[in-house]
Amino acid sequence: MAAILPNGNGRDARLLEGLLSNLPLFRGVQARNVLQAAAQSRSQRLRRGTVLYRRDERLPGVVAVGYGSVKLALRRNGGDEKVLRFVGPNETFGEATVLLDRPCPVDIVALADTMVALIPPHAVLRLMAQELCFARNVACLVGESFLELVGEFQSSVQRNGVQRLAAYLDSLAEPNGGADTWIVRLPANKTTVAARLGVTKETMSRLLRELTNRGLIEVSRREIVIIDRAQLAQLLAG
Amino acid sequence: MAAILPNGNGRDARLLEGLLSNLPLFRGVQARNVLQAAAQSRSQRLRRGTVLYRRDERLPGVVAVGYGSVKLALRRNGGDEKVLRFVGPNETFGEATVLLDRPCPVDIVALADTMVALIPPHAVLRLMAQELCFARNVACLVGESFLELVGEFQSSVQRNGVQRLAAYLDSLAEPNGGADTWIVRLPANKTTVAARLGVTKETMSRLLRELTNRGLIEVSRREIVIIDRAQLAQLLAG
DNA sequence: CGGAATGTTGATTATATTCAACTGTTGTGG
DNA sequence: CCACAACAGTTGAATATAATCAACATTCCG
Repeated sequence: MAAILPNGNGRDARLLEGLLSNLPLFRGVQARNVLQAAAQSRSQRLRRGTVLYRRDERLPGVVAVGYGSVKLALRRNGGDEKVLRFVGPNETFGEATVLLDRPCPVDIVALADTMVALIPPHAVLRLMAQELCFARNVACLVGESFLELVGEFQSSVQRNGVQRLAAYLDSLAEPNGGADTWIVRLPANKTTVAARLGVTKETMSRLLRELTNRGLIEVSRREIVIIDRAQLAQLLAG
Repeated sequence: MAAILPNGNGRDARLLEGLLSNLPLFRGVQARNVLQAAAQSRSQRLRRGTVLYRRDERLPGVVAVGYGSVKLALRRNGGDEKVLRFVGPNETFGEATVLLDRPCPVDIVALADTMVALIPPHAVLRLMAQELCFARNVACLVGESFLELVGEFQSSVQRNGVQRLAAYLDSLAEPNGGADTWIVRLPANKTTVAARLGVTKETMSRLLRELTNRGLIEVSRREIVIIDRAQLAQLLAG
């Protein structure tokens, strides 16, 4: 088994079973049904920069990320884009489009060398008709995406660029070993993170510089040290 | 039965059964389960302008509109708002927040004298655990809301004010008896429609005037006649 | 009729985009 | 390992879009 085809497609049973059984999508689902879904799925390896699907195409099923990451992005006029979501390991997307048999509303691009599993529509729909638990999982995951997006709307509507950046950095902050500071490792390059925040790379650069000048953060490449987290959070209130 | 309480609350069985059984949410669901859900629900009458719920409150269940309409809106800074959705007769909202037991992310306000049914969380969750068809309906409805919202993001990101207005008018256009034109009846006053389009009332006024000056539409109160629909649609492409 | 809500219009301003030039970084093939 | 091309990021100046402020007009209702 474990055949790795030239284009990176495969049906490695172990790999697929391992990946699927760890997904929130399959939490609580009977093992034999997970195995069956895995048997109907296939894996795909993608190089950084690969366009998986374009807007208006049909997804070949629900997509689960094994390792690496992808971005889901809306096209703006002029090659510009707005990133809706980064999808990392053990996350899935495409539940809603598969369920409703709709075209994909976003472009999907690998941000790093990435492995995904493709769970075909018939497998998803069959399982939904078989197991309440799975149907419920689908509903919950779609519901979470929905509420997440409402939150995005909220912040795009009531916060300006600095505030969105501050909120974003705050949400990614992790303890910085020993020091009295926090650290953020951006999940993509600055241009892409800018698109995630809904600004251009130029604006992003200026916003980072502004926070740096105010002494709130220090930037080096993709690493950002939060020097004064309290004051950063303060930006959101005032 | 049919007791109408002073505050407009009630448990009119007929009314609730009639309303619930017509909802997409209950399509295909066994009649006895619909009746049971109706028996656990209550109706509520609201005067125009009533605030049903505010952001961060818990919804008392899934809300179904019987007659009238409500708006779901995000608060901006300074009393301003962004309307995410108008909800009219036989439509529901709140599935995601009930399913995930999350606070309501929007303010909900009656736009006219309105009757709603409230289907409490335990009724919804019980039914989801009982009937696959219902669970599937919930997933589909949440999925539709989600894709709808992605579409909103798309248009807010890649279209300017005029284009959003043009697309909106186009989406509401109905044949104008006899004449070679189309007619739109706005679902709310202009200030509220402006908030739905993500602009201020001042900008909305200017946009309407612009389209009027170009001879594409004629506005009188809430009624808008589309004189040149082709050219209106043209705005979206160019 | 009269007051409140809604809508219009003009002037000014804030926010971020666009354009353009330049610098720094990365990864690849010779 | 270096050279170099492609990509990523920075900076400044000019610009676009719609928001905000302020004053006024209109419509809606009780």
